[in-house]
Amino acid sequence: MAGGTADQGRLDLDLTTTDPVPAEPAVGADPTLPAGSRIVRILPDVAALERTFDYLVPPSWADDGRGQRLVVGSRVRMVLAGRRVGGWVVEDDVEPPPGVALRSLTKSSGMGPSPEVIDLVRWAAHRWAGRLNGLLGTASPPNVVESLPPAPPRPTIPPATATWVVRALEVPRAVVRLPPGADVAPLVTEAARRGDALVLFSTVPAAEHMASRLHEMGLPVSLAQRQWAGSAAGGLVVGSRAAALAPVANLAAVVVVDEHDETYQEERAPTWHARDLAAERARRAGVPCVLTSPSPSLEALGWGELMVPSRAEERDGWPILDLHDRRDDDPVRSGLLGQRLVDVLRGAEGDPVVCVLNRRGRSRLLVCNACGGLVRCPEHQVPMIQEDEDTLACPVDGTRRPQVCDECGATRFKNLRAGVARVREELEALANRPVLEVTGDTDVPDGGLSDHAVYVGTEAVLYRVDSAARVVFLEFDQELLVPRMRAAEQAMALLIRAARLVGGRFDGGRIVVQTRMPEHEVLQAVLHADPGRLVEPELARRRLLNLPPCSALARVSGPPAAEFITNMGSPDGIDLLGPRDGAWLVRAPDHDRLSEVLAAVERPKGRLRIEVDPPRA
DNA sequence: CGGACAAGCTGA
DNA sequence: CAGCTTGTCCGG
Repeated sequence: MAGGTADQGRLDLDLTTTDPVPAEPAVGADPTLPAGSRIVRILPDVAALERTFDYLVPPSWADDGRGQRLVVGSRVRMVLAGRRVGGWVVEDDVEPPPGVALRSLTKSSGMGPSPEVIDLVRWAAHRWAGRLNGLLGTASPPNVVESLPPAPPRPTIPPATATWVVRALEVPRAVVRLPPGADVAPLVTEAARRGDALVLFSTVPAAEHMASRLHEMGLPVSLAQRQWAGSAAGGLVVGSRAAALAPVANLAAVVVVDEHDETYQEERAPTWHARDLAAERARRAGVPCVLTSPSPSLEALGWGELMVPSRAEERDGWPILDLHDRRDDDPVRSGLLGQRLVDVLRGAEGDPVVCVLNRRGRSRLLVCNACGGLVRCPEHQVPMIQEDEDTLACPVDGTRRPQVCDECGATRFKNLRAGVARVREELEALANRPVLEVTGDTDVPDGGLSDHAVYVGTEAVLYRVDSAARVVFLEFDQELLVPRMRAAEQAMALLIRAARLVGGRFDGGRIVVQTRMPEHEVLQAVLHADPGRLVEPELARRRLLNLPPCSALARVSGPPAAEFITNMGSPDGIDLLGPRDGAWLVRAPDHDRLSEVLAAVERPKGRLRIEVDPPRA
C-alpha cells in the first residue's frame, strides 16, 4: 500500500470515511521536511468546504510508478481533521504556508478531470456563483480509472453533402434552426470528421440513441456518463447535461442539440447551463460550436450566427397545427372540452390520441381523511390550495395557514386530483371509449402504449410516449399566460415536444390546441412553421422589462438571504428587486458584472441559495 | 461535512 | 455541578 505508516498499511482498504483513523505522526514545518519533498495542493471532496489544503506526496509513490501519474486533477484520499476524505489535486509543487504540519496523502484514487476542464469548472463556479466541489465531481469518473484504453483509430468519414452542415462548422459560433423532424446525424458526423467532437443532447435516451447509431456507422463513440475512460481516450463523446464536463481527448468541435431545452440547466445551485458551458469550452479550445434548435432561445440568437433552412424544408419539418378557437364554442357548454374534439377523440382522425392537461403547481382539491369534509377557507368558503408540504393558501386573498382541518383538527388529507381525474371521465364520455390516465407512476409496457387508445396526463405524458397521431393540448392558454419570464419559450418547447411525437407535415400527425388566443405569436409561429415570428415580440418584451438576455439575473434565497443582500450594499449598475417570498432578485447589466458583484459579497453562514439565471423567474 | 469544544439549560 | 443540548469554529 502506498502512503501512511506501517501499521496503517495493515488495513488500508479504504473502508469508510467515518472510520476513526489512528493518529499518524504529522511531518513538521519546513525545517524537518526531507529535501525534495513533493507537496501538492488538494481540494477536499467535502460539500461546503471550499478551502484547499497542502499534503505531502509519499516518496514511495514515485517508485511504483504512481507518483508520475499524480497530476493536477488526480483523485486522492487523505486524512483531514481525523477523517478519511477524497479530494482533487488542484496544484502541484506548491510552497506550503509556514508553520503548518503537513500530512501525507494516503491513497491515489485514479484519474480526474484535466487541467483544462478544471479551469473550465473554475470559470463555471464563478459564472454561476457556486462552489467548485460539485462541478469537479460531475467532471470526474464515477469509478476509479487507473489508466486509459488505447486511442481508437481515426475513422474515415465522407464529407457532408448538405451545405448548411458544412457552413455550420465553418464559423466559430453557429445557431442552426432545425425543424423538429430534422435529423442531426449529418451534423454530428461532419463534426466527427474534424476530430474528437463533443455532442450534447437534452435527454439521456436521446444521447444513447445517437451513440448507438454512430457506433453502427463504425465511428468511435463513448457515452459521457458511463464511459469516462473511453471518452478521455479519444473519439466522439456523446451525452446529456453532464457531458459538458466530460473528458475529450483532442476537442475538435462542440454540438449542442435542442439548445432551447430546459434540461440543460442544473436545478440545484449552482444552476449551471450545459449549453453555456459547452460554448465556453469550445471558445477556449478555439474550435467551432454549433447550437441547434427548432426554435433557438434568445440567448443563442444573441450569441452566434443564425442559419435557417429553406422555407420549404422548415414547413415540411413541422406538423400541421389545428387551432380550436374556444371563443367559437357554445357559451352554455363551456367546459374544458370543445365540440370540435369529438372527431379527434373518437379516433376518426387517427390513433393514438394523447391529451395534455397541465395543472400547474400543487393546486388541488383536498378532502379531510378524518371527517371527509372539503378543506375550505373559513372566510371565503373557497377550496384551499396546497402550496407546499404543510401550508394551505386561500386563492382569494392569499392568506396562509397550517395544514389542519377546520372541522376536526386532523392533519391528513386525501388529494382528489380533480384535474386530470375528472377530465378523464369527461373525455371518456365524449370519446365513447376508454381513456387512460398516464402519470409519472403509470407502467408503460415494453411495446409502448397501445396504438388504439386515448391517453390523458400532464405534460409528463409527452415524455412517456414515443409517437402519436394527435397530441391535444386541452388548456394551452395557461401556458401562454403563466407569469414567468420564459413562458412563451416554454410553451414553444411543449409544442416542439408534441411535434416530435406526431412527426412532420407529411406524416399525417397533427397537434391540436384549444385556445382563446389563436393570434398569440407562439401559436402563429407553429401554425406557419416559422419560429422566427416569436423572436421580435419576445425580445421587445424582455427589453422593455430589462429582463435577460438584456440583463443578467440571480435569485438569492434561504434564511441568510437578507444578510447577504445587506452585505452586498448597492454597487454600481445593480438593481435589487424584492423581497418576494423571502427571495431577492439581483439584476446586473451583464453576466460579467453579476458574477463579479456576487463574488465580492461576504457570504453569511447558513443555507444560502443563489440561482444565477433563475429557472423560475 | 462532521468532530471538537464552549457556552447555555436542566434537575436534584 | 454533572450531563446533556445547541451553537460556532475549523481542518494541511
